[in-house]
Amino acid sequence: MTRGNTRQRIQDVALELFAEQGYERTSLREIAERLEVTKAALYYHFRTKEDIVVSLFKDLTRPIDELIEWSKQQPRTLEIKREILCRYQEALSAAAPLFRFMQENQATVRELSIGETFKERMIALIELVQEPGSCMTDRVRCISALFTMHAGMFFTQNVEGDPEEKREAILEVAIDLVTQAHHRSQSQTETPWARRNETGLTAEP
Amino acid sequence: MTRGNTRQRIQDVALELFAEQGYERTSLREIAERLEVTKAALYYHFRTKEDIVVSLFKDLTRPIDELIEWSKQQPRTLEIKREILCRYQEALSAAAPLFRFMQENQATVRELSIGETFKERMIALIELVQEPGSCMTDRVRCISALFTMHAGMFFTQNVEGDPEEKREAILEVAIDLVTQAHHRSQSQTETPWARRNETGLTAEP
Amino acid sequence: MTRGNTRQRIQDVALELFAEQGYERTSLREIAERLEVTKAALYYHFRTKEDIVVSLFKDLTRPIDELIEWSKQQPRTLEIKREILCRYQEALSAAAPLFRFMQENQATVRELSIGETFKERMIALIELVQEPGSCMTDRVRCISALFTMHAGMFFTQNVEGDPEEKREAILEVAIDLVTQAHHRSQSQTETPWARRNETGLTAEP
Amino acid sequence: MTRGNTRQRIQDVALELFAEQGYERTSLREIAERLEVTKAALYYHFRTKEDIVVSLFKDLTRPIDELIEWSKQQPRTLEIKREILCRYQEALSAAAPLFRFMQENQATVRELSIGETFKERMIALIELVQEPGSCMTDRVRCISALFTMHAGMFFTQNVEGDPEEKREAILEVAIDLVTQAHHRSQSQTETPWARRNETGLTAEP
DNA sequence: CATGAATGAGAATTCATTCAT
DNA sequence: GATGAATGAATTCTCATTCAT
Repeated sequence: MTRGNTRQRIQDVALELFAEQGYERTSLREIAERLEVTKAALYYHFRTKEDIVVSLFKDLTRPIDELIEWSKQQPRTLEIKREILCRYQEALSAAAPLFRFMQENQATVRELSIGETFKERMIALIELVQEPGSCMTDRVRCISALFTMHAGMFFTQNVEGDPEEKREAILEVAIDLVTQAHHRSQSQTETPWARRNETGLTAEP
Repeated sequence: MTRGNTRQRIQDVALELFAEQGYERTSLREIAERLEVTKAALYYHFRTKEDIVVSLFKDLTRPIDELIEWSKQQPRTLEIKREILCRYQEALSAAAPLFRFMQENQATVRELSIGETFKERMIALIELVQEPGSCMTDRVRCISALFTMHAGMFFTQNVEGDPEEKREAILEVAIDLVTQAHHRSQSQTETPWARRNETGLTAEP
Repeated sequence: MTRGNTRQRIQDVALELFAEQGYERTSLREIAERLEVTKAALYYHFRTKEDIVVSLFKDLTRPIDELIEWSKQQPRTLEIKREILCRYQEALSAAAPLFRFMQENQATVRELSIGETFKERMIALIELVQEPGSCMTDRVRCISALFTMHAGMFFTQNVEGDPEEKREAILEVAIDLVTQAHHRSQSQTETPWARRNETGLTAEP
Repeated sequence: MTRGNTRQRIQDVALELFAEQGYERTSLREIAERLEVTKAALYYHFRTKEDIVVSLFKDLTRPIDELIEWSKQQPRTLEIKREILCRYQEALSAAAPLFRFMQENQATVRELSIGETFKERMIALIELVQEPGSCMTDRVRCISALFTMHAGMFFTQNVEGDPEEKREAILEVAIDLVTQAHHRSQSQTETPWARRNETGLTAEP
């Protein structure tokens, strides 16, 4: 009758509700009702409630894993870093509801056998846009760049303006941050005496 | 024995558990057990579970409200913006567990009659460090500055290094971001021709 | 591949699991999984879960029915009684898992439309090794003889020693019990004056 | 209102229903309904369904533990063995419904974190009425003696006759069995040549 | 012969909450 | 101030069973 797409439909509705109300506030009854199936049907497709989240996570997280994998293969040039940020943004918006969910249900997700996995990914990415051995400030800059993109989810919903314009602005700021960190570290290594000079942003003429 | 401070103790333990496990995953039974009182005792001090959170929120959020109030009184100079960020960081670390809780339970908090309140505060602060009418990129920079501080909670726990050093680095990066936005807007208004020149980060040799 | 013997395989696996975990604790899903077929396949071969048990019962209980039938044809001599016990033991060990199941799931079996049937069989057998009108003690002896054999199932698994040796010992004790009952009843009938004298076991020097 | 006896009432009703229908076939709803309380009330008094059984078990099993303890202190004379059997019978009938339950739900009980405990107790008792190093047949006799008493539960319900008379008959048979084992072992040790002679039961004039 | 998909009924358990004492 | 006892409503999950294909 409904043909093999039920599993997919469960995932869709579940994600929608999880993102909207949170994981614990969303009951399987609710999901089932919205799908006009019985609770038991959900259990035909997923072993537990947690399993639904895990499946969502796996399905939608793949792009990021691929990005990490790809990045590891690349040289750590500024060009590549830019590309990483750009692709990360794409991955985030492709899976926007999931990431919104992940962000807004961290406490829950942390106990959900995928939490660590997500944090690990973030740390992996941070390290990939960061020069090894760079100073604390630059490490913060890189973290900040990634969080800026996450902030985008919030930003996109709560601040007025053209979405596309916002997207570009977010990317620009993130790239700025990583660029600064990149240059400072480069100069730090190659020409330490130039350091003060490069700090740039705070010391403007 | 424990005399009169029970209300306080409930708040402490509740916050601890809420921050650790999340709001919904923490039951009143758990709180009561850890305090070695009965659930009913909690109801002597708080009308509902939600009430506990609301009370925490009110107690610990005051500094931020005061900060907002104070900021509104001040001229929008760079100096003041710096001060705002600095004070915001202090407020955040003073109430670290609460903010960790707020951040990790957004989905829950959103339905909790205080959620909007929190978002509103964020938006108020963003506007206070932002020049009115500034371009999208600069708005993002300000948002990013605030989120950088939030990222600090994550950062503080998951990245190695001296806490004080981290704190300073975070503040530095946030100030950087706001400073950039500040200068660009100034120049944009006063000397539009200087704009390109000021962009700094994107204009690499 | 497995061709036609599926019904048999279901019975085997079901009995195995029922004996191991009990009837209610064993779900059809479990049986199906162990067989690597679907639950629905079970329903092709058996109308209900209960049906599986009933079929097992019927298949494996026949020897006992035959034994009862045969016994009824025989004269009630001591020789025959010995034979009955011996054959009963054989029947029990041939169907050991079933009887283990019956013994360990009596509460369940009782509601299963076969329970009474089993009890009836026991009573029938007891009567066949017992002299009609014998005294209470001798009736107990006969009951005890049969239960001794049942105890064998327990004994076999929880006490060390050579299985064959155990089997013989069990049979010996059972025969002893029935023999005593047999003789006492004989003498009771024929030479009542000898009774006290025969009590034997309780009369210590 | 109902005063502190609710816990007791739950145990009573639960045992009644467990003994009647079996553990798994008895739902907490049923117990609660019969008591005219809510299911949740049961959970106020017991942490789980299993806990109810465990509590029953503990409350009612104590006499047997005490019997075992006492027996260990005594010399292994025939007198003492008689006493053990006699007391065991008393313990059994005092806790008749529980033992009926244990016997009829062995498969269930086995997974219930008390199963082994029960078996261990049986084995302990068997060893206490048995001469160390006695032959297989005599070991069976002792096992049989204990099982005879268990059979009593069955016997009492399915065979006609005065209960008190039955009780005595059961005890007599059990004592007979242990007595035989006792004597045989004694003579075996002291006067091996007398062995045949002592077997008694099989060698009748 | 067998499966994939689904259901309806019911299970155990948990939770926030109440209230007489 | 606090407790012991209880409730009502919900939740996750499991199970035997069905049926079109």
